[in-house]
Amino acid sequence: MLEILRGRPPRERADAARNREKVLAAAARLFRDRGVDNVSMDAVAAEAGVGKGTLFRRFGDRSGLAAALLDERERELQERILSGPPPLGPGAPPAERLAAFVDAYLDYLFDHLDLVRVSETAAPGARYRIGAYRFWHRHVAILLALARPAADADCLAHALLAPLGAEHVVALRGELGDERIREGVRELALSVAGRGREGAG
Amino acid sequence: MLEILRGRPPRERADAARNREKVLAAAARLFRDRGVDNVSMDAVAAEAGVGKGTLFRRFGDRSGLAAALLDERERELQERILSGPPPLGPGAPPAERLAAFVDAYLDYLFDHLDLVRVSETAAPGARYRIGAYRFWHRHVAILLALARPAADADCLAHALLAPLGAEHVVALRGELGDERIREGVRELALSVAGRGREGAG
DNA sequence: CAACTAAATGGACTACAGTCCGTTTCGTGA
DNA sequence: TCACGAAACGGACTGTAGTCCATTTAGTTG
Repeated sequence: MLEILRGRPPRERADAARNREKVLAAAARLFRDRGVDNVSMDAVAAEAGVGKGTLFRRFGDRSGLAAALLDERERELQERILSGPPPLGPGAPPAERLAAFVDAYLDYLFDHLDLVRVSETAAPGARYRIGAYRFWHRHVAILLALARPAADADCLAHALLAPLGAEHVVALRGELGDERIREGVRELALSVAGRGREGAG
Repeated sequence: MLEILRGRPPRERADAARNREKVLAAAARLFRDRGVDNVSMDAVAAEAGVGKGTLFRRFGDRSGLAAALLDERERELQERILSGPPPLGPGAPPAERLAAFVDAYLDYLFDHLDLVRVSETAAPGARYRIGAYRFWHRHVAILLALARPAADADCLAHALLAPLGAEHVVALRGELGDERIREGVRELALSVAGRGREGAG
């Protein structure tokens, strides 16, 4: 029923849906038990009782599989941004919403760091092609445009998202620790948003 | 990389030095002729007339080979920063030096984008382990500490370097173009440096 | 110059991501 | 119920990064 309402022209065949669930469950189990980096695609296919071809046909590549596993969590955060309470949701001033986004995104990131890293780095340029990145970018760009009407918001939004890349955070977590990373990106966001008051240059 | 060239107690054997040169020459030739992304490590070894084991023993991995090829160019930029004319070299106010660094680094990056991308991404976390990254980070951190004494300069410096990552630039070059990327990062740098006057928060 | 040792060598080997394609299964329309 | 085309399947196959180790070689010492 639900699939019918999410109108997609070519409906998913029953065996395909069953296998997709089997793969997602197997991957979640293996990633949890052995750690994301110690699980090969062959292992996922074997654990799911599915051929390699099926696995790759369904998810494209390793980063696609990771993205599929993150989908629900991502969507939850997106909902809170679109229609949750301020300052993360609508209603607060742009700079405050920006800071709240950085905080909330880092909560999400720290909780799923290895998986997000795979979803962003397993294929070249994967991060920027994923739908989720487009969402974060659009959100940040809109807020920046409100806070700094004269600036190139699209470009600054990409630059602000760069230090939120999983690879960056993984590499610096040991040196800086979670809280300094959080404060640093927050500070960067507030600086570029004109500290919430300045307006355009 | 620096360790290899700086005097180490055990001197490099003659055959090792000869093979290193053969490999670097072969890699430069193949990368130029076929494009960095179309050259495998096997191809480099074959072109150099050297075994695979030798290639990896000398350069560690694919990103190490790329880093070795970039070494000279990197050093040239480092020299200009340490002792060249202002605003890139010493003498200009911190925010101006920061903007000059962004410009000069992007010149270097746009000129060698594919090779830098390999040096940063061929191995996980490679970017942050390379000696060059440490240099850029230290330079930016020192300038930020001068411009914003109360801020966490080390952390902000990492965040400012994030949008200068080759992967980021490669992914956005098509969407934004070189000049918007340049202006965006420059703007970010000036914002976080307090636009050159503000001082600490 | 010969013996000796630590370093260097090279190519077979492993592990893994991703592709290809002959075979099987699903859903449909008669 | 059956027949049939489209979609999905699975596992053999390919290409590549990186490892391992038996063999070779450079440099040193007497």
